[in-house]
Amino acid sequence: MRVLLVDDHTLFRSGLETLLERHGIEVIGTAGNGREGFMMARELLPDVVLLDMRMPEMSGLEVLSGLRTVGLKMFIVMLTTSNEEKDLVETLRNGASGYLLKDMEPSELVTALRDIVAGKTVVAPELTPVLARVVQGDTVEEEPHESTPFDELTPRELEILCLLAEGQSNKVIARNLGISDGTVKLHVKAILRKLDVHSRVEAAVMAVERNFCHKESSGS
Amino acid sequence: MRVLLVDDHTLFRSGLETLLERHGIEVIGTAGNGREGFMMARELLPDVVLLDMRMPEMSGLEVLSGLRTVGLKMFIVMLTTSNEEKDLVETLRNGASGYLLKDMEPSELVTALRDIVAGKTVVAPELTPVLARVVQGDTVEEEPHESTPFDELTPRELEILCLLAEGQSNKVIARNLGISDGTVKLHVKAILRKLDVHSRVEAAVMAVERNFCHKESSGS
DNA sequence: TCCTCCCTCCCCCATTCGGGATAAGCCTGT
DNA sequence: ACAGGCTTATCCCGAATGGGGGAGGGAGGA
Repeated sequence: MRVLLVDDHTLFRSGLETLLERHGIEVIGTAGNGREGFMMARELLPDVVLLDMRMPEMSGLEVLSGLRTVGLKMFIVMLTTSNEEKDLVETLRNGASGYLLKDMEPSELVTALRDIVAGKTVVAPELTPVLARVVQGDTVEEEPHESTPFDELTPRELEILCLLAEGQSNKVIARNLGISDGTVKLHVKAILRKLDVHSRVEAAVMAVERNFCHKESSGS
Repeated sequence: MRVLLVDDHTLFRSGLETLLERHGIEVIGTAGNGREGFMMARELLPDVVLLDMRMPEMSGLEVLSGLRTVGLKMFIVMLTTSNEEKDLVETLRNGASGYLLKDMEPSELVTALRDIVAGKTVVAPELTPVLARVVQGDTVEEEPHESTPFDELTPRELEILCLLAEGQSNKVIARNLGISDGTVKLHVKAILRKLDVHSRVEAAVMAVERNFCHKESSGS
């Protein structure tokens, strides 16, 4: 398998080259920008071209469509970080054999490359939902709720949770809401139970971490 | 030379790891996000930490300042693609030993790393004009710290603050640290005084909001 | 209508927390 | 040798918290 690497980050290119050759994949050339990659692909005629998306001179997408326009049929794989639907769809529409993310295991990449030269089309598993949505026509919009633990909280409890997350004591919360502190205590107990924690600190941290109570922090 | 790699792109990480080890540089660990990198740096105490700037969970800059805040003095190098003045300046102000671009030759990286463990500060040559301009305009102000309220905290207090921010009670913290709960109580009092708050909840929220205590959360 | 859920309030209790003072041991820098 | 900071520990006390129970009113659905 003869591979051409096109990526503007020299370090990434060199590292990937070493990795691939360790797995018995021959890297017959590397290029640091899209234009150079396009030229080398035409001259070297590799089996597979690994393309980055964002590059100077020519983007990966432009290289892809350029190679197809001049009639070259080699396997072309986009290897990028973009998980945007647009990029994925355009890449596949232009006849790429694969769309992979840089955030993948080297061994998986090797496997994917072997699949590709065998004629398969490989898309990063993280993007299959995107792919599915596109196929479904973009209209489904299936509520990615994921069931946060906050769902079970009643409106009043949510309100109290947010005040609690500001560090207010039960008494202060009670005064702010115009109810008795005993009631606040009861709500807090319900919150702790529903969030499955055993202290107000944990509840507060939970709320803050998920950015649930949108307070303006005085942070840097 | 023992090196820790922190980058969210697995492929880049693996490739770089292979490259460095070929040049006789020992990679003692790799991390896929800032939070993980921070924790590994604290545990493994590498000679050099190679950090990406943009990462999930915690940015490279946050990892850098976090490590400095907890008192770790190892060499830290930002290895990124950003050539923005702000990123460069902030990185150096936070006590990094280097700022390098991913678009560099592997051999240059190795040379740079050797210089860094020798105590030098290395900046990508492409960025020296930026550096010069900053110096001309800013007259090199001697205030890298920006005075976060956490500066006043002692190492022990920082440690306790992080446990506190996980919702642990004084007694549990005491057991985890092997000290008496009375002592923990005293530390907590000092923390509250120095952070100018009046409840552990406020202190915990403060720590979490500034992403100071890096616990593994199940958050989305 | 009955039933459930939410919000409100009350009682009890043990534990924890916040704040005060005091001090010994250790290390560092003067 | 000394001062100062950090860590450790002790004592006390009032307030806050966490957990248990019971109870009434109102809104909404079966």
